[in-house]
Amino acid sequence: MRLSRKSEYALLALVDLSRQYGKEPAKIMDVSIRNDIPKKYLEQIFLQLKGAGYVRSFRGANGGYSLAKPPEEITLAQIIRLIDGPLASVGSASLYYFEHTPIEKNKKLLQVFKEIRDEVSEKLESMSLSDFVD
Amino acid sequence: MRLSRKSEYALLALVDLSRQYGKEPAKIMDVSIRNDIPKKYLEQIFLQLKGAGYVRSFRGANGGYSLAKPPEEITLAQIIRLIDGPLASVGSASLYYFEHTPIEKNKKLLQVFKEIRDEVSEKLESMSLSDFVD
DNA sequence: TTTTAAGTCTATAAACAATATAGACATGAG
DNA sequence: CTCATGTCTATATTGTTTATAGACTTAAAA
Repeated sequence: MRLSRKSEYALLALVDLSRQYGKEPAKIMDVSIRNDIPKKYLEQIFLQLKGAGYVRSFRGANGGYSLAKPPEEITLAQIIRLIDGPLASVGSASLYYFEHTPIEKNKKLLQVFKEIRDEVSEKLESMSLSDFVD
Repeated sequence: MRLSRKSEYALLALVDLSRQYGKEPAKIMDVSIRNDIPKKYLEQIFLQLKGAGYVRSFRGANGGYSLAKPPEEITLAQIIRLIDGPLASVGSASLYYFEHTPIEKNKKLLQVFKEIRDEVSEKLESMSLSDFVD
């Protein structure tokens, strides 16, 4: 489970939105500056998060983005799965994104990576955005 | 820690060599066929493993590859670090391959990925090739 | 009603990594 | 000598990542 830079940006941006949950929407430009994320890239990330229902947008002047749900209800696992796909180290150890890979030939080897997937999933599913607002 | 196909091949090939540790060296061709690994790709993988001291080679007719150490002394972590690099999900949570990444801006977030790295490292460092010989 | 500050959408560029494939060469057993 | 093996380096192919660009739409406020 290697995290892309895009996932890192997405998590930072969502934690930023969490800080003003219930208040005014945040502008892309402001989130971009506060977290040092390239603005045009952040636009794409927010669009993707919006498509998946994690944020809502408001157009026009005074527009911006807000979380679509309380920070407690958005987990790290959900965001990383959305942006990067499988949490498992190998496709054949993945539940949500299973695919055949060579390592299946050795069942004990495969089992190790399934156990790692279980530990990682459990941890990332147990942590929500609310855990990262200072 | 996403495993590349190359790492999967390397692990399968090394377990194969483990099965005949102490016996005749194994030919690339045979390892290739037994594990369904492209032969020319496997050549490169063995060269890399040899460079790192995990296998020894014998040239000429009756040549081939053998483990350079007992299977108990080669861990999954060593091989994966050699082929794929960091075990950590983000560069800034890596000990062996540290680099700055955006997620450092949120220390609690970074801490989660350090904890995951610790769990994963511990597991992969505790498992050696001998654990996978049937 | 016009202006302007916002989000939307789609294309594409640049760099890099993953996954091989190719072929000329070196070595050593028989 | 021959031939089965490993060695070395180059290159091809494809996909992914990380953006950047620009024309378009929307809505608040003057």
